[in-house]
Amino acid sequence: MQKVRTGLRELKKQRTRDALLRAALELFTTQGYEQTTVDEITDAVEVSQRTFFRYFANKEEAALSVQLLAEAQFLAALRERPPEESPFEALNRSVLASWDSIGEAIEAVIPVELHMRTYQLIESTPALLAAHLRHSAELEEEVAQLIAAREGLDVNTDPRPRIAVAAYTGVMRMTGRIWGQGQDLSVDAIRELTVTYLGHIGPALAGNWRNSPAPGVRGA
Amino acid sequence: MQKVRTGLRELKKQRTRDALLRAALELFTTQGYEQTTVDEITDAVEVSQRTFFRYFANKEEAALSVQLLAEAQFLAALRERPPEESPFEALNRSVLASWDSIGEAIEAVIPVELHMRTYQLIESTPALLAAHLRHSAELEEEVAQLIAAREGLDVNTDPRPRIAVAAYTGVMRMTGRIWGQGQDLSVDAIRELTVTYLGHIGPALAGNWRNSPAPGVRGA
DNA sequence: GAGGTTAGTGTCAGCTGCTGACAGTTGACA
DNA sequence: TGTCAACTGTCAGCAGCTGACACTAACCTC
Repeated sequence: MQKVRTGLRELKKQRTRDALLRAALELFTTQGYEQTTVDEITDAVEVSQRTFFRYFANKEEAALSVQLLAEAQFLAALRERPPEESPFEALNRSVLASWDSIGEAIEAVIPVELHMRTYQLIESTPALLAAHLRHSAELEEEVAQLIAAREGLDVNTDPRPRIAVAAYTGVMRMTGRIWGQGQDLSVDAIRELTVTYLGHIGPALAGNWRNSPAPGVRGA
Repeated sequence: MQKVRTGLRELKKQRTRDALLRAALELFTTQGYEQTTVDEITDAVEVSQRTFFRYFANKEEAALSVQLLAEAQFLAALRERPPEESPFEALNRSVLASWDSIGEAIEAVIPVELHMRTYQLIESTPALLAAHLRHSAELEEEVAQLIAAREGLDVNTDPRPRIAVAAYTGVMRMTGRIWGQGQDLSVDAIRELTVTYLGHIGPALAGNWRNSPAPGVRGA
């Protein structure tokens, strides 16, 4: 992420980008995404509007850029899982690992707490949620390719990797949604939810719910 | 959908809305969504731009409105499934039933062929795909509520309905994506894909792929 | 069937997101 | 030190979208 060319120019560039990002997220999370104009952001950083659009393709991208970082980290984690793990094992461990290391990866750019508030903002802002879901769909395909490769399968001839990953990421997204509706914005909260929902994916798909116990979960 | 107040006023209203919709979809599918301006649409129908925005909240809504109709039909079908069917049985039958009856439901508004082209347009246009995914997420929650009600469960205390539905709709979305990348735009094609992928959801989640046969499916 | 009411439309003015073009400035590097 | 390239600012302009208000045509009542 951070260019190491270490010129004074690169430094300043990084600074303005960070400043823009921080100002944007701060404004978004305090007064709302739609209510915040690009002019307000650039005024806060004292650059021109044109500069904003040189760093971010659009307003959305600013709101989602940290999220992208987190997704990249998840992918990286998945790539490093040992191949003898089963697909779901590898996925589970990657998800949890990326939640655990979220702090170090993000803190360099913005406070984790701001990131969590932004996450919730995304879930509650239709335009941002839409864009986020589209990114997730792209991520899904990459994950499917990875999983298929692990198992020595071809995504185009064997539908199972894509199906499994689609089901899995469906549950992950749902977890994020439920978390966003709740009160507890901490990393621990979403981590816990993740464990709960991913852990129950087996029983949920087994059917026959009426005769088996309902695993407890606190309401939204 | 159609107001039955049968005044001359309502009639004209319906006409302009249909004309706007048809013109919009025709232009979108022939020259692209982003490349089509609202002015072009309103020029084709000979109304003012302002009128367009009285019928559709935004450009997106015009592109997605028929899709919404299809989703409503799926929901209606699901509501009418007999309660003794298992969740997945009810879901499967509803999906297939709504594909079968797509013709009659849509044809009143636009040609089915145009609808299919629009569907593919949505899958291949980032902005539309994003909005579509957001709608799907809303639909997902409704479906989860329905399924939970069928089984006499509460969505907030038993995570299984939401998990199952999330996994299921994840696979459904993936099916739409794969279809959109293919050549065959027919209803039959997507129906067949749906059967294939939904049918393999069990084996896919069972794990242990390396030792079991790969169900054949033709590539994208 | 005249007259008032109301729904639907057009016009206009204006904001916001976003882009291309061009000029100015400042760091990099010989 | 001077040249080049990168980054930024300014300006002009388009497209999406909205509020306000005036106008027209369908509706309803007497």
